[in-house]
Amino acid sequence: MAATEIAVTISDAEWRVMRIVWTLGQADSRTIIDLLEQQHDWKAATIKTLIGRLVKKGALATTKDGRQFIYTPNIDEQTAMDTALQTELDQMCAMHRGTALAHVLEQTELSRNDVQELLDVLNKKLATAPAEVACDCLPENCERSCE
Amino acid sequence: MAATEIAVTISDAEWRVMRIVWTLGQADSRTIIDLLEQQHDWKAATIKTLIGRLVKKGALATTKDGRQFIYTPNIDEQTAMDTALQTELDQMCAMHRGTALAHVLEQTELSRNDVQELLDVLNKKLATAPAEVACDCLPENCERSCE
DNA sequence: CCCTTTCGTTTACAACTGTAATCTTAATTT
DNA sequence: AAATTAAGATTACAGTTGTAAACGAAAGGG
Repeated sequence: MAATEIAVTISDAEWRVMRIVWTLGQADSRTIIDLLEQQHDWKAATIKTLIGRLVKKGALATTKDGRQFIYTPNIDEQTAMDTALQTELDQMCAMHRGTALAHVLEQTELSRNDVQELLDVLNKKLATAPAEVACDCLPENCERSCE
Repeated sequence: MAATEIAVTISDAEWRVMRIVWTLGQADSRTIIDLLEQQHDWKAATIKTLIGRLVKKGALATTKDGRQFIYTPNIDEQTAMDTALQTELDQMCAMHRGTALAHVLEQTELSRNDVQELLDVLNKKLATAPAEVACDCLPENCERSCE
């Protein structure tokens, strides 16, 4: 029954809300609003809108608690992150993805464990890595290639 | 004078157009339309709109060639890729970025050179990598932490 | 010189986003 | 009980995006 965690699309502003709820595990609107008002120049009404949209999209679940709601994540944070990143990368030229990832890795702060995790993945790939990955920007039959 | 390559935002559909032009180096609308019609279910009019928007945004430059235009990229492909990926990653929890990158690396086809390039970056980072990267989803003063 | 094709521009239109005010209703306070 | 506050729902509104038709001008074919 694979949790109906179909591809919910979360907008940039909505990500901010999700991050709060993911981090706290659950939260009522007051908490979410208080925290976000500290991070952004958003009015309470704006945050309420975002929460509402996330509920409608199915990214947040609600549990009635007396007069108000408790919001909980309905989708997994790591999964959402992986998917968003993968989707972004997949729309770019296959030939340059590796370099893009290298550049991003370089700019990203990583813990020793992260680095180790990444090294492991790469070492495992080394064995079967192809000599090169072709550009996939043009239609199949087109023999043009990128430089 | 650093090419006025300020942050142009390219939408998903527009990326498809840019990829064609990046790959060919330059192209007239006929070429772009022909190639994209093979990859997508887009009408010529749709592609024209996308080209028009990219020109207006400054992502494509035009050179008059008789009656029509020759379009050339006004922004660098690799830079655009790096930036888009970085921007996406930066809006996610710092603590989980490493894992997200590992998952994406795993799914991405990489050439031997790519893998090597990535290994180099990581090995260089290993020395100074912190024991851990803290979650940055909550406001500063908030001592809550993710698990 | 007309007809047709082609190219770029203008207009269209709904969905999604960022940003927020207002309204309803229930709860809290005096 | 009356007044105030808080929570969620409704409405707003402009800009971006996906998707495309229509239009005007120029070029090419007869």
